[in-house]
Amino acid sequence: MAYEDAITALADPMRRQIIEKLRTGALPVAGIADGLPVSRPAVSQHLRVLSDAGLLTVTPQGNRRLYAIAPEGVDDVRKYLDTLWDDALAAFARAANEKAKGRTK
Amino acid sequence: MAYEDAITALADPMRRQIIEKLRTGALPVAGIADGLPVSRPAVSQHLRVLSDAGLLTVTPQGNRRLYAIAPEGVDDVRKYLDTLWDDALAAFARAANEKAKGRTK
DNA sequence: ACGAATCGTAAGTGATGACTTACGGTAAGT
DNA sequence: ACTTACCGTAAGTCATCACTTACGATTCGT
Repeated sequence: MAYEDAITALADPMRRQIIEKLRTGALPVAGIADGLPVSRPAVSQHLRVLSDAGLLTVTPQGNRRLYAIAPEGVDDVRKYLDTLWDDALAAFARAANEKAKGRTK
Repeated sequence: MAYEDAITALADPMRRQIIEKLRTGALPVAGIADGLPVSRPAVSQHLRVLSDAGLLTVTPQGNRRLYAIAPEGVDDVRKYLDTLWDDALAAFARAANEKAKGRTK
């Protein structure tokens, strides 16, 4: 039931851009906001959404807060798409069979 | 460059519900709209979005139009999440190593 | 040929959300 | 202790989008 929030969170381009900056490892808020065309509070709000969706982990470290991608949250969406892909392929194959049968009539 | 549109399309709950109805196979618009709490034109608009995102295929059949899930479109999003998952795991492992090294200091 | 069915599109409305500036709170440095 | 740095939250604005009703086009049945 968690993958819905994760997909919704990943739908925003700015949030995907944030995710991209975290691919190589954890970063503090200022490090994430650096280079992005929006204000730092805006980044904080996005980080909140991503965290609530289970896509990010937060580890307070002294003055700052380190954000990192949560592999488990990504995996939830992954598994949903896997089952969807399986079903889509099965339905596709079945439709192809039906069509072939009709053609030979 | 296509997975972005696909994720955006999948972000809407009603569109995910439509996808669910197509898991078992293709359906005409009326068949999709049946049981859904929105009007048929609303469903048509969602189908348009999903098609443009590459997640659905349309096959006009006489009077009606059959919509089905496009496995290829789903696979695009799948592959994006796979690479994201890989990077997240690698970053996580590296951070764990850093922490362990610090702990033994 | 005519009526019914199936579907897409246009126009308009309401709600959601992404962004800004302003402010408060906590930790580090001197 | 006082200042500085880092960060989250509140309030308000503006654009986007999901939905509705109304309409037009195409295809099937009689």
